[in-house]
Amino acid sequence: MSDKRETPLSTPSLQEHHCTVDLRLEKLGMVPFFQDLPEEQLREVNKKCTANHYSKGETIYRQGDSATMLRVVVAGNVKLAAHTLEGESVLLDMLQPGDFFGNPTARGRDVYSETAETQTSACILSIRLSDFREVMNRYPSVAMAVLDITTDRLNESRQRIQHLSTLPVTKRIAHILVTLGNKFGEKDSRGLLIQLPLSRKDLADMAGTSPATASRIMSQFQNDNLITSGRQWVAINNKAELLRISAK
Amino acid sequence: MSDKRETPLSTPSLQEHHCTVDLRLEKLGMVPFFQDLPEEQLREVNKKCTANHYSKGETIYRQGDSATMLRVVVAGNVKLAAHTLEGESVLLDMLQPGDFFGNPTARGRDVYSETAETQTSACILSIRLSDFREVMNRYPSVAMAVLDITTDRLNESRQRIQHLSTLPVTKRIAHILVTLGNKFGEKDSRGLLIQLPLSRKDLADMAGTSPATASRIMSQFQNDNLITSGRQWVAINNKAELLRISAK
DNA sequence: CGGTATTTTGATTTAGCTCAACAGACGTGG
DNA sequence: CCACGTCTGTTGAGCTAAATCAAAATACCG
Repeated sequence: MSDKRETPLSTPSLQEHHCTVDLRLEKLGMVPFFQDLPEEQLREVNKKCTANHYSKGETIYRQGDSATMLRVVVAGNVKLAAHTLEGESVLLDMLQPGDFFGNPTARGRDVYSETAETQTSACILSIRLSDFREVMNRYPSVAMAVLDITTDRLNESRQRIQHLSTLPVTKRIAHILVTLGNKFGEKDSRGLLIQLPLSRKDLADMAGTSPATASRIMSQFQNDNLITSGRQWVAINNKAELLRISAK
Repeated sequence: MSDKRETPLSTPSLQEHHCTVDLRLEKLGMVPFFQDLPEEQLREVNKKCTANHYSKGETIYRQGDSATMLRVVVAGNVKLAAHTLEGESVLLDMLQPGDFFGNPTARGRDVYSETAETQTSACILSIRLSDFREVMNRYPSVAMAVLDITTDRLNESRQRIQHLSTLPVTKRIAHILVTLGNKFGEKDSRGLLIQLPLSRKDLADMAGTSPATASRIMSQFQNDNLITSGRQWVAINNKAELLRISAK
C-alpha cells in the first residue's frame, strides 16, 4: 500500500557554479550577519574569502582537525556530526545556505569538535578565523548577529537535551520531523516535502535511537497517514498531528 | 562500612554581604568579559547594574518569564533547569561566580527558556538586556568574550547530547562527576570535595536518568572506593579511574 | 527526640536495542 | 532498456538496561 515513487527531491545544479567575485559578493550580502554591512566593507570582507565547491557526500573537515577557518554555506546543505570511538555517530546540525559553521572561538580547543560533510553538492566560503575576528571587532553588528545565532543554537541544543532526557523515541522523532519540515520543507503534491536527503540512519542519529527503531516509528506514522516517505526522503502530510504527538 | 559524617560543605557566609558600590565594582572587574574594560568604563557599567541577594533555594526567574535582564553571579551558586509539563526536570547548567545567565539575545524568544534557582545563598547582579547590548556594541572585546563563552557552552551542550545518545548511564555519571570535580572540586581530607549541594536527584537530572538509578550507580562507585558521598555531597577519591570508566 | 526529606535497595515491568533475514529502490554497465 | 549488485529500509524474535513502584533505612533539622 505504499505511495512510494522515485526520489522527489530536486537536486540543485551547482555543477557549473563558478563563484565569480560578483556572485560571491551577492551571496555574502545574503548572509544574515553581513546584512547590515555597507557594500564597501562587504567588498573588503569578500577579498578575504575563498570559495570552494564540494560534491555530495564530501567531508569538509574532520573532528580533531586543526580549526583555522570559519565557513559559510553559500549553496547546498551541510551536516555536522560527532563520532564516537566505537563508530557510532550523532547528528548535531543540518545547515542551509546562509548558515556558518566551524567554531568562531579562538581560545581553548583549536580543533573542530565535529565533522562537517555535504549532504548535497554545495558551495562553501571560507575565511580565516583571525580575519573574521578582526571583522567582528571592527563591526559590532556582525559580532552581535553571530552571538544571537550562537545563542539560538545553544537554546536548540538544550531543548534537545531535554527531549533526550524526558521524551520517548516516538515523540522525539515527531518533533524532529516538524522541525525539519519548518526548516527544509517545500510545499509539494506529496505534502510538505523535506528538501534534503534524509535516511533512517540520519533520523536515528538525530533522535538518539537505532535505525531499526526509527524505521518502525516511521512505518507507524506512514500507516497513520501522517507522512509519506521513501528511500532518503520524507514528506509531511499532517504537521498538526505530528506536533500534537510530540507535545502531548 | 560508610565513611559518612555530617555535611562537609562549607556554607558561604553571604548573609551580611552588603554589596556596596566599591564591592560591586571589584566583582564586576572579576567577571571574565569585563576584564579588558578600563576602570572608568567599568564604573559606568556598574551604574547600570542592580545587586540582589538571594538565600538558598530561591527562584531568580522562571521558565516563560519575560526576559529583560542579563544576570551575573557575584557569589554563590545558581542552577539552570528546564521543566516539562509532566513535572520532570532537566538540569542544564551549574553556575559559579563570574558566570552570566539569562539570554543575551534580543531577537526571537524574549522569555526565558529555563528556570534559574540558587543552590546556595547568592549575590546576583542584574543589568537590562538593552543596556548590556549597548555595552557590547561599544566595546567589542566584551561582545567577543560573551561570544566565546556562549560558543564553549554550545560545545559542552553538544557533547552532552552525544553522551545521552551513545553512553550507558554509568559512563554518563562518571563523566559528570569528573566534570563537576574539575569545576567545583576542592582538595580536602576526603579527597576532591565537590563544593556544591548535590542530591541524587540533581545528578539524575544531569545524567538524564532516575534518582533510583543514580543512587545505585553511586553506591557501586562508593563500593569501589572511587567516591565518598553523603546526603547532598560527593567527594571524588579516584578521578583517574572515573575518567577511565567514562571514556572506555 | 521526633519529623521530614533524602537515599538505598528490592522486585517487577518495559521500551527500545541487537541480531538477523528479507524486500524494495537505485545505479550501473552491458 | 533491462539485469544485476548494492545500499537502504522493513520487520520479527529475543534480550537487556534502566524505569517504575514500593518499602525500609538513614541523615539532617528544629
